[in-house]
Amino acid sequence: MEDEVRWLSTQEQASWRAYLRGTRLIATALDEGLTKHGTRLTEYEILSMLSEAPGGRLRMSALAQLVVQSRSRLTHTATRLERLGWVQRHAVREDRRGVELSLTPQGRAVLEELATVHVSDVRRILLDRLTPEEFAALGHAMTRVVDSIDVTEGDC
Amino acid sequence: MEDEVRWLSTQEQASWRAYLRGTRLIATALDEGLTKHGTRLTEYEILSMLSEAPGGRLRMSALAQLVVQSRSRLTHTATRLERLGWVQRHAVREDRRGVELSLTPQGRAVLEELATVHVSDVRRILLDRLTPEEFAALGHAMTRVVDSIDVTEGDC
DNA sequence: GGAATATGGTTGAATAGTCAACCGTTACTC
DNA sequence: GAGTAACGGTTGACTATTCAACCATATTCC
Repeated sequence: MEDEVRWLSTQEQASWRAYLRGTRLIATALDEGLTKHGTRLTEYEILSMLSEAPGGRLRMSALAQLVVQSRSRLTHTATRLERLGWVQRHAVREDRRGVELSLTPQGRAVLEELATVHVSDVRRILLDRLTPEEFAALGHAMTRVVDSIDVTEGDC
Repeated sequence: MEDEVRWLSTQEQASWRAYLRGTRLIATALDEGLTKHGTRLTEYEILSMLSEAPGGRLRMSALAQLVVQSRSRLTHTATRLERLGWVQRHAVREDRRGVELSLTPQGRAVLEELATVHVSDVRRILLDRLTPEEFAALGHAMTRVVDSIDVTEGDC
């Protein structure tokens, strides 16, 4: 029942602004890089997660959580990728409600192509603009946030 | 003509992953907070920029750059906000191509409401999960990226 | 073992965003 | 000062995302 608002200090405000604008700039730039090659970042992430999954497959809902998309959104995107011939749906033996997604050979090939483009974009847009220490600090802070949120989500 | 790809180290990879997932989680959570009150983060940012602009007005293209949206997208969003009665378009005297946007009194009132919600969300989702030092480091890194990108953009 | 509830995924309509073409205005250039 | 290029913003068609309702299967609990 708190109704006093604790506003941000000038410092905090500046950091928050930089965060907001920075993440947008980075997302836009990376997306642009991939769009030239016929994908977007959100799709790339899906392909990438699939390629690293044990067995090369992931349940729809697990994948949705990994890439932070709604199940509905993933359904639509998966359909799109399936039409492109990059991924494939499979029924799950143990749970007949379930669906698993995997890369097709073609999908894997596309991903390998894209990966080289994408990695160099990530370097150019983010890593090369920071010292190793600065980037490590960024990674550290974001890791803390992610871990903390993941825990909190659990007990809703 | 470089064609050897410098992949990310394990450390770098981990940081990058955390960044990607973290930014998504944060964006989703903040958006959810505002959605309950009838807006989304991208709209909120527009209102917020307008409220702080000298004279309470901004040119469409300047605003688009500030919030990192395409001019087209801003046109659509502005139309929506205008229909809600939150913002207003004005012709620009000196440049008859130009359009300026400003908050209506109602828009200002809505923003003040939303701001309290939003600030406490930002604290809950981000600030409270980090030490002041960690958050400062995050802000520092993002500031460096933003500044660096802003410079680069200039000479395209 | 059968009703109630929860989970996993899909659907389709409504909303938001992208993309390329466009129009009016302003700025160069010769 | 006429022609051309650049700028600022909008438009409309297309694509992507959200949202709420839904179906089928699993799980819980009495």
